Amino acid sequence: MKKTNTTVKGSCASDPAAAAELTTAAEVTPLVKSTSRTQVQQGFQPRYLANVAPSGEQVEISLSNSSTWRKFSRQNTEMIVTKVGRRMFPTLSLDIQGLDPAKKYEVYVTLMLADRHTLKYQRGVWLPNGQGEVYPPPGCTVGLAYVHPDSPAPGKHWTRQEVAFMRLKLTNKLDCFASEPARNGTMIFAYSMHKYLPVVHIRELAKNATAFYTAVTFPGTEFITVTAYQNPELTDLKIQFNPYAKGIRNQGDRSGPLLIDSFRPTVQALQHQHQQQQQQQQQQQLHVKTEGLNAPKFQVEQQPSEVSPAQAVEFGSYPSQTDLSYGRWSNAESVATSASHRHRPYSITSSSSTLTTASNAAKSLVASLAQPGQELPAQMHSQARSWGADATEHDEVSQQPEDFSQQFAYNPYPWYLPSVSHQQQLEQQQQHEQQYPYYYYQQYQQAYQQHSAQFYYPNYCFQQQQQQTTQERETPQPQVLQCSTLLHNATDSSPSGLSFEQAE
DNA sequence: AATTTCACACCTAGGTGTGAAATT
DNA sequence: AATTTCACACCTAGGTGTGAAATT
Repeated sequence: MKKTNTTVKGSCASDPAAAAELTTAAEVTPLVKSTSRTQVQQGFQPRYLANVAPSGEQVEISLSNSSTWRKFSRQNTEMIVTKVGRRMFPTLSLDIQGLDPAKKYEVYVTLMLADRHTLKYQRGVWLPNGQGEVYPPPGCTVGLAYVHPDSPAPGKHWTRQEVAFMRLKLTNKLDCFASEPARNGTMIFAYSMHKYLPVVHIRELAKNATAFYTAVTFPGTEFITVTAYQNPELTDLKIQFNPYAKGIRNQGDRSGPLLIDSFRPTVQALQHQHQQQQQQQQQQQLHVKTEGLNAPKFQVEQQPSEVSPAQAVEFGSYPSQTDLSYGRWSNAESVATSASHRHRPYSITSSSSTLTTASNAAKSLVASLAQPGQELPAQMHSQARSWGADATEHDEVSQQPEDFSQQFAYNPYPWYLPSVSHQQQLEQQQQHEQQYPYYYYQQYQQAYQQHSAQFYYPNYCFQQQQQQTTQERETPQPQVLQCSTLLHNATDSSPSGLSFEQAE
């Protein structure tokens, strides 16, 4: 059989020595699933930067929208950064398996540099443009992470559905966090014209020796931050796939008026221009050390194909998946609604449309299951099973909806603050700047294990954090409420459409 | 008869890329 | 000269109440 695995340049995942350095859980957990599903996701296998699972969790994380990412990755993904924050597109969307259903976790995203340089787009090609900034900015304590609005939630919540970071925003202004502190945790700061790689963290919210923590990246999801798109072909992908850009589309979409003569050249013209530019560029590149910037990140066996209606549907399906994911509430809906009408222990605001759609989705799913001989995707089966389980639970307990945020005492410090003394912090920063003025994603293992992990990820250096926390507990910490409130508010804005408020 | 469900139109909030203007 | 900011038209997402139909 021919070798089917994609070659990943700079990868250390296929390096046995590097793989052996992974911690206990990673040794138990195979990095590559040998399922047909993973075959589809060539080039986007997870790379675990840290994996601390004292209780033996065997967590597997995959990028569920990798095909969309691949389209953009071929053109060097760009992401807009603005003062008020701009959403990422494509979004990070994960399939998480193996968490303890009962334990509480928070899931968040950070960024790390994927190239040491400031970049510039010239003659159709991205080029290094001098030494880049140090990221995160030393001493910076805000704008470093996006906390998934469902956090904290039990493992069964994270594993029963796709986990999407749809509302993650990128900003190029740090002072926006000073003017609006509540933004911390909802936006990530990033320098413009730098290349970043998202890092997904899953952290068990517990302070014991068996607390779980993992950090994972998906090489291929790198992007270059810009204030205005540079590559016109990439812009076309954004317009084509992002539903919010529908107003910019001037053809191919039957609905809506044709609009905005943007003076943009046709794709064919751009391709021709691009080819010419690349030919010119190839001569220049002989004298430019590009650090792999222009090299293809993956050697994909399949040639890129034109976007088909099926692929468009692939993206278009995400709203219905969102609805499906909240199908669990549909069963509690009538009970909760009736209860609130009759007894009013809570005032309830609900999205009837969401619930209606979820209810419809449930019915159609059941109908599909009822038809013999019809093949359903495995994910649908598990979806149906977890649905049944949840429905039973809610039938028994549904008088009062679950409120994850009240069930766990938070770390008195935001997790992203270094849990070391100020002096230690300065020393570590200096050392950090000297040894790692930038990160290379090819060096994740070393860089993170030796430094970043201890520095930014509290569960990873649990011993030190616990000592420090004990010391700090001797003085009152109003931060407790602030942190909890921040996350609770974020939870309220989750797309479930359900929010309960205590009535007077 | 009372309650719940449903489809529907309407509305608000806010996510898009654009090109000109402003800034560096 | 390169990069960033801004107002803008256009769009999606989803919250809202309504009245009729369905259910209990």
